Amino acid sequence: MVRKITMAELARRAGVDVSTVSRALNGSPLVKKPTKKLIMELAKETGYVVNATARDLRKQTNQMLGIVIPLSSESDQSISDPFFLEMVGAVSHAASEQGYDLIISTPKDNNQIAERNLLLTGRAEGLIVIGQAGRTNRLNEAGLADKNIIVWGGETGDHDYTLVGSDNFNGGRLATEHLLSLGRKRILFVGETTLPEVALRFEGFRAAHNDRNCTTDDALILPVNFGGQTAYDSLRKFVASNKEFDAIFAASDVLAIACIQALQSLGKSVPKDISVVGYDNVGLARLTTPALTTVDQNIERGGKIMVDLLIKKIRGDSIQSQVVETSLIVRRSSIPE
Amino acid sequence: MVRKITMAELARRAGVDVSTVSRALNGSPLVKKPTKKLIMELAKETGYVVNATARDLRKQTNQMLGIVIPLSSESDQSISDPFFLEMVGAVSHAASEQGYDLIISTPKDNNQIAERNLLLTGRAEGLIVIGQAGRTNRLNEAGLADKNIIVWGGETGDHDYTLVGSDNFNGGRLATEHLLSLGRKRILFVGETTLPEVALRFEGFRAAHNDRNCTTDDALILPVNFGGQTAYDSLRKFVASNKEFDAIFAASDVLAIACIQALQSLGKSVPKDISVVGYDNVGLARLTTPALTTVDQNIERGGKIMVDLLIKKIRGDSIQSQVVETSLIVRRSSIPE
DNA sequence: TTTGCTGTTGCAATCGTTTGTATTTTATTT
DNA sequence: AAATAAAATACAAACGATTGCAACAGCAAA
Repeated sequence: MVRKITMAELARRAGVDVSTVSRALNGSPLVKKPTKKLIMELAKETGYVVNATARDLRKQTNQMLGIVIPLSSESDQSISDPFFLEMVGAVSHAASEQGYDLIISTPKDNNQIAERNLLLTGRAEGLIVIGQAGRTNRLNEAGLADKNIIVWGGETGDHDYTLVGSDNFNGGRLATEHLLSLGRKRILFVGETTLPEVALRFEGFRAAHNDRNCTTDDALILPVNFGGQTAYDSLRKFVASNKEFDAIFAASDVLAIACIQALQSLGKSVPKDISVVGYDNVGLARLTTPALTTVDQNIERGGKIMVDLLIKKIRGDSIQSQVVETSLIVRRSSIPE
Repeated sequence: MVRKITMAELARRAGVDVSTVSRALNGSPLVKKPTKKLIMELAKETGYVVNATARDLRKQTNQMLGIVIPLSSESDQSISDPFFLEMVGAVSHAASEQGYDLIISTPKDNNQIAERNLLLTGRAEGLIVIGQAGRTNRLNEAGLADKNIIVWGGETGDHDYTLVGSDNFNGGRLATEHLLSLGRKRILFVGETTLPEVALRFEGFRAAHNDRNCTTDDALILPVNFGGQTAYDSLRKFVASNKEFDAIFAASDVLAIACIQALQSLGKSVPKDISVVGYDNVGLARLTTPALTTVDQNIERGGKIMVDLLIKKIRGDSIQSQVVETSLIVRRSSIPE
């Protein structure tokens, strides 16, 4: 490997001090025009590029954000869940628009390490954490809550960190209302209600029933984590148990799609026999057959909000938790004709 | 913000020199047990964490890889294409297994800048570039080809960089053979044959025809870029033109799914009327209705190969371009009963 | 010619580590 | 107890930039 050229080398060649080179390269008005030009040319000629590490050390800053996706084994959700990936894409977009680069970290259950590493070592100036992954107090305990961190997730009431998330309660309510208004009576809730976000969606589910003086049946809860395969198997088993239901509200699109698959595999028609509504509105929801009715988490917007908030925080402004509006996207999977 | 504690501060409190602190924290055998213990405790107590930037500068290394996804406007492919996102996930996984963090960069058409920034400034020790995005010689021109770079893409013959990619020719051949063996006669090729990867798949497509002494019909090419919506519209228009065909081989899963949608919207049945085969085997291919027959790019494996190669290169070993085997995943979308 | 500007440049400290070498302390041997 | 070896620690120089301040040039005014 060719030894990389440094500023000192450039200075030597130009016959000036490194400070002059530095100023020239940074467009300082302190440098005379011809000198500046000479240095610029020399830099281009030699292919000089500033050493980011050195600059960062001196300036005590680096335009870096971190995103960590803690995949707890309990949620069984994987990095390949389109929701995560789309969120990474959205955050990446937003960050690059603000001139920040993004470090992505996907630890596997070894709790705080990733957050600590990225943030405290100063590799990133701020951190975005996607999902509480069932360990709500992890950040509190790590003493990281007051740092430059934004968490995407569901409101739990007992956190110290800044939280951004969709309006899970309202989302659940909208979806359920939709199904009830379609004349569906017995709606199966598919999702792990111990996870904060899912719990809120479930509350919205109940609220919608109450609004219409409908009752919910505790037998109509299928507690599955975020893994698609588990949902598929569980639902088939559930159907075999002959409990009656005419609609499904699933806590994620992946879950919903798995449910549709399971139903179709048993000869049931969606949406004729059973209406299905999902949650997230990932890109592929539009592409399933039938296209999936779902609650839009507005991933692109959520990512942007998180990045903007985080950068504000980094700059020293005070910021507040924020809720991203959700809306129902009605497609074919719920409409029985 | 609380001033961050430094090694010097720690040394002061422990009453030793910073060099001793450094060695203690790094587990050097040069420091006495009790001293080490004292320093460790002090570090834990004060929440000290090493400053990564300083360490990187001194050690002339940082455990960082970069991944850049150049989204040329011509390909109309976006970061939200599940293939890209899954690749990011796979690379992230592989990198973290090797103790590397990953910087993700998604420039929008401003060519070399991202590569230069990441690699030459030393922010990343190596770079993975996903897709040549139609600008095959970009890297060659940027004089980056001999650097620590791995490109994911299709073999073009005239590149200087290390290339990893699926066996596009064989993939195209496999898919086509499958359709022909099913008795399909007029297969529509959907994809932009000017892109290197697609061109190779198309060659495989022709080769399979030749193998069976079938002819290909140039009218049966639908040149669409990677955008799903365009494919949907184009195919509907194509069908309206009444050219006869009984199968589709699409250059990506997103394209294939869009085609299925378009066909269904026109009342055609997949796979009864028309067999469809995709390319990529993204996660959602299994979840469509009917499930998608597709060529497996083996994304997880490809990502791992790239990371492993790249790290070898960084270590100074010499490496070579590599082809990832492809295989056909047969699902329902192609089998007419 | 001297004084005083203004505009350029150089000097040197600094950011927070790591690491080769010198120096001190402790243990071992005679 | 003195000499010597071994173990533990301190010193100081890097790494490659940025930046406050001092120094020096050239030029105009006195």
